[in-house]
Amino acid sequence: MMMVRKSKGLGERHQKILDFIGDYQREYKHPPSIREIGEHCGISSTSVVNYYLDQLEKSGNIERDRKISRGVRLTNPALLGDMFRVPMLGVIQAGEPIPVPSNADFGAFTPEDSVEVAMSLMPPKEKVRDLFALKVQGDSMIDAMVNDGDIVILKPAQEARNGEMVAVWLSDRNETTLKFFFKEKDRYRLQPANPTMKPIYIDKNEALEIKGKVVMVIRRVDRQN
Amino acid sequence: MMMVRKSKGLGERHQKILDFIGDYQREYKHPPSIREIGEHCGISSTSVVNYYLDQLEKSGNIERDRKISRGVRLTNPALLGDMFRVPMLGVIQAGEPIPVPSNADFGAFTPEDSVEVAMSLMPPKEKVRDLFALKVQGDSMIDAMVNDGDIVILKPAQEARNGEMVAVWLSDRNETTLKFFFKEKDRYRLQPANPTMKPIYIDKNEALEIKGKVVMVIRRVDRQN
DNA sequence: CTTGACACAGAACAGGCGTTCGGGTATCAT
DNA sequence: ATGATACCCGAACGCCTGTTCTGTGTCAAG
Repeated sequence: MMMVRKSKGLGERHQKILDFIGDYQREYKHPPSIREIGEHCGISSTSVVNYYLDQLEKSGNIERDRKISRGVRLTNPALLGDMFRVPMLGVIQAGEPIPVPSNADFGAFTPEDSVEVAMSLMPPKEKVRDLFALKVQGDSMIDAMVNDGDIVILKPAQEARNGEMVAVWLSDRNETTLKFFFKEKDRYRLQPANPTMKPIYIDKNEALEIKGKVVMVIRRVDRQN
Repeated sequence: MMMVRKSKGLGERHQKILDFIGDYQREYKHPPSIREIGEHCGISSTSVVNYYLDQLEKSGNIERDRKISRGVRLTNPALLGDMFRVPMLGVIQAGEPIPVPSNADFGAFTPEDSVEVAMSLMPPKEKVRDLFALKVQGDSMIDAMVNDGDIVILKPAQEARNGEMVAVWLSDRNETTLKFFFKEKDRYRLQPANPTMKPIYIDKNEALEIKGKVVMVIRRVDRQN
């Protein structure tokens, strides 16, 4: 019989168990039992499951409440429940183009570099998978009612419909900006969210690259104390 | 022995059990057992707990996975997991005082009138219990970088320290406003979040009622499509 | 007063479930 | 070869837990 040895890190079975615990918890709202883990991961003995759980606990991937039924939980906070995690790819500021998500960014990103958002705050049909977040740096987005330190959640997009708020890169001006997008006869109108401010107009032969649509803005007002 | 009868709705014990399940789940990340519920709710017999759980299941407050350990969960979506629900008490706008939370507002509020926020977005020590949310109506908060339709999450407060963002009611001016609060020699300085705008000064003998501290602002940009 | 729903206690039963122990089999360095 | 190490099995022990059954006291309706 072949067995793959992994001297370091998580083996295939570790990962399978981790995934199963998450899936199970998401579905049944309570953790699986050792025997259930065994069944669904192709492990016939409870002692082997226990063996792996011990390792996962030592490596910090799970926590266990010993002696009590279904006392396993993922330490890695949440993909659980009704929230999802959006990767924080970097900063957005007027003078620089925004980071654009690549495939490598998804799947593996640390909890520290991400934002958790409740499902209930999202539009129902939104594809959660490829959303990404950027932290606003500087005061250059104030005309979009977005402050220094705010978190902007975006959906990747190259096009937009009228009235949608987009992140655009104006290469002629070397500028990133957040504006409401309107396509007019021979130009684009970029309308600030602040109703007291006037729109800017971009001629159609000028370069205008839409990078994404703004889905949500989050401002945490707790930086002092 | 006295016993309170409730012909309709949830009795005191039902509520206690419901609360306990929520608290327990939040703390241990898995549901309590029947015996644990009994101990913490002053019920000595498991059959009585089961008796109440049956009722709570029939009334739709919980779901049960029969025959398996710790198979109870609140149907009422979430106070579970790593998020919490903040009651939406009303609107905030310049011309009117803000709704202030009363005890009656907490405990029972519908999912529709509430906002769910991930724990990870909150300051660690924040008391989640008495936070409340208001929907911004109109463009009167633009100097606080808060837009029409934004959701403001507040913590009740009568006082504030310098640099905190507060919701204040200026009864002399008949005005509600969101500003950064600074106490100066003989006056209060209320600083707009928008750095391009100038502060307003309130004399100390003028009426200034702090209603709450702003903890978070959420803007959903998904209203069209 | 009887009856029956209701709220509760206690005990007992049967599985569920975590734990532990003795025993296997590969792979690999010594 | 030999031990060390990692991986795995099955069984048994014993507490954990949900379920169920019997019984008790209260209270309101008939």
